[in-house]
Amino acid sequence: MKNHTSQDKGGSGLKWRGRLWLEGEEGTFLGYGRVVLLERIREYGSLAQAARSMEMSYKHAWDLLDSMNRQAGCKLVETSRGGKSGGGAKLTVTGERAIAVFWEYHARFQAVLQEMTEKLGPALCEMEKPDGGQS
Amino acid sequence: MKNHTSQDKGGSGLKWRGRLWLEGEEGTFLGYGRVVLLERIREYGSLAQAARSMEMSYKHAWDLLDSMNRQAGCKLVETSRGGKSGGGAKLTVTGERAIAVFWEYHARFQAVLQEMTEKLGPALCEMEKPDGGQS
DNA sequence: GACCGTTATATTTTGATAAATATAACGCCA
DNA sequence: TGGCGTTATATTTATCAAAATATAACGGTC
Repeated sequence: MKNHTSQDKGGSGLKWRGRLWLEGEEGTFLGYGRVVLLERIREYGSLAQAARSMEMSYKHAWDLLDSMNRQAGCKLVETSRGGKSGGGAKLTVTGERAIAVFWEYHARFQAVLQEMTEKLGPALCEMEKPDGGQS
Repeated sequence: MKNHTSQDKGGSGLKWRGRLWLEGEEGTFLGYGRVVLLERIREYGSLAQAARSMEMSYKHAWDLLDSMNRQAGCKLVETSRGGKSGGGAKLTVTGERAIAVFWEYHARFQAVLQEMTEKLGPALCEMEKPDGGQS
């Protein structure tokens, strides 16, 4: 039945792809990886566990979180040290909102890429034939 | 007169940014840097000069061009060695078309980002106030 | 045939970025 | 008090992509 959905690629074997991020004063504020990190923090309640689950160093995860917290003006994640479980990290309402906003725009973004791919012509190459040739 | 055009950023100080590329079988086929390289080749008629003008190593430029030529199925640039000027590189009709197609979609892409930024709410942070707090 | 500036290709070096490691502080609990 | 798992931070190490370097081939001109 001639696959009518999924990536048809317009017959050229090519498709448009892209990356999307929200830029703040010091560069990236929210991007794909950062949002996934926030989701993992929500899932595990721990920055260390979230980092491990993404096979990312704790330091890298901490730097990303620090960058987000600073640029947002308020914290996306509340952290605590010590205590019976050693400490933890918990998403704030702002953090939840950040995740939601990103995915919302990300979905629109992906839709545009899909649409662009569908509009893409059949192929870039054609005969080429540079005529007889002078000289 | 309250700047009404340019990047207002929706008052949040944030704006959506993105990268766009055309993906082929071996990854990127056409992206911003590759298209600029094609334009420089058209300008100079030489891959070496094009690379120098972008402060890019010749090898890197050659690799990019090779990747494009292979993935397109036909050449975007015709090269020649030796001769009075030592050789050269010249865009094919397909190469010209590739440049045009990329900028066409790139313009649409940038317009979408602009529109997304304009739609972006005023700020992610709000009171936050996590209420009285239990236990 | 020697020279020139180019394309073509391999190898070495560098530099930026992420990872790995180490250490300290925290605060509860046994 | 000592131990636990965490956050927080600095320092060292490893990785990998880009650059730099080197060399050859090409085909015209002189």
